[in-house]
Amino acid sequence: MAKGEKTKGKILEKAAGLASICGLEDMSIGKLAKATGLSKSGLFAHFNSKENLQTQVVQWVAEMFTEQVMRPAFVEPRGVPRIRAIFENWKDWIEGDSLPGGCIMIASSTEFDDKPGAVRDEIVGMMSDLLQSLTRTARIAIEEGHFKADSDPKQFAFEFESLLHGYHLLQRLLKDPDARKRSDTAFERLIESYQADLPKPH
Amino acid sequence: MAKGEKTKGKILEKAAGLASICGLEDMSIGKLAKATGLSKSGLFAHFNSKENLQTQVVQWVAEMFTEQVMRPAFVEPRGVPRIRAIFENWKDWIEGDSLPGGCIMIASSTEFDDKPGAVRDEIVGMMSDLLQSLTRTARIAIEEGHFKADSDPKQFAFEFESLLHGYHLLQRLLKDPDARKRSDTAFERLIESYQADLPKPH
DNA sequence: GAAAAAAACGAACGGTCGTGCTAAATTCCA
DNA sequence: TGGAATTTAGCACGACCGTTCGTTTTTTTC
Repeated sequence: MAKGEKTKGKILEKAAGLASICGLEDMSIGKLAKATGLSKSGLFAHFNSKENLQTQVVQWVAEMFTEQVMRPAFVEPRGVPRIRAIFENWKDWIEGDSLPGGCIMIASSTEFDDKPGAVRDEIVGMMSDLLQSLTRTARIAIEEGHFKADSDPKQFAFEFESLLHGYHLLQRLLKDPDARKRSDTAFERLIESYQADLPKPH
Repeated sequence: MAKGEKTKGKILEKAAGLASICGLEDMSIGKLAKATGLSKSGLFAHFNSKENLQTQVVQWVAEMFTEQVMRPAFVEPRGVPRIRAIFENWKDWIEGDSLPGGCIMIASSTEFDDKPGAVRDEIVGMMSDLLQSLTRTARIAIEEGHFKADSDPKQFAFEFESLLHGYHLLQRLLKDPDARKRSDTAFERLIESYQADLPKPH
């Protein structure tokens, strides 16, 4: 069962790119077949419904996000440096280095927030995990003494995530040349407000 | 030409509700006809293309947003109270008091950020105007002495907007019961960091 | 209340949608 | 290398898509 998984992977890659541009719902099996060079039914056989295709695209994207945004940041030192790395990687990710249409996680969050079903459930799981990861990273910053001891890590995760959504708006919709600057400034202010007071010289 | 405009208004109202749930693209003329009780061709005659329908929905929503979020806030005193009112009204708006599917402005921003055309242009205009309004409101807060004199009003607008996007995520996708609390906390922190130092007692 | 104008309808168009089915091609394993 | 298993293609289906057109109904105007 080698060939099957191989082509399935290629399909998912194309599918993610397509969905990042036109949305998970508007990504049709016909378009995707054309993009991959497969026949519609041949492609369909890999997933047995569009819903399956969509959920697997979400899973694939989540893995890719982990790979490209989160994992590289974990070579950075615990605490603020790691958080800063996630922020930088995520901005790159949004700019479309991997997906031509930007961050599907953010896009599909608003696309499916009112469409109950397996796809929505998958997206909810993905975003919950993401927020949990961010929360953990903030908790580490507290442990390392970078953040104030009474900081609320979930609160930090929320504000961090919000900033990236804002960056997504400025960068991808408004194509604001100051998008980076704006989000960077906000990020520094965010970090600063959570930062522990400078340690007293002993 | 009275009747025509009347029904057109009712169509746009239904359309906005439908689009808020399933997206501007996935809102089909057939669905909308069913929802309004009109025939497909009868409805179509009011707009002469789907693109026209979509752009007019966007315009209609923008007006409604102004009416329900911005305008009521302008009875509040200039400066921070007014900003606070916008924040509260916007949260209510996102929760779906007006549109069943939440804030179309936020949803369509990610739906159309990679789809060139008239609809995208309309959305860009709408969001630019919105950010400009927020910027103006922040500038007023500076004039009133509520915000530090060297505050960057555009920067404030960005961070304010970001917060609402974050609230949208928590409230509508994750259905986090703490969504309000999280965004309120962040808002207070945001305001505080822009706030002018307390005036010296004279 | 009749004539003119506006609005809504019904049917049909070529396309595409998601999804089955069967047959052909390909890959895998003994 | 041959047979089994897997993967792909071809074709067809009913449904819905956006759009057009001619007709009918409703509204407006004189």
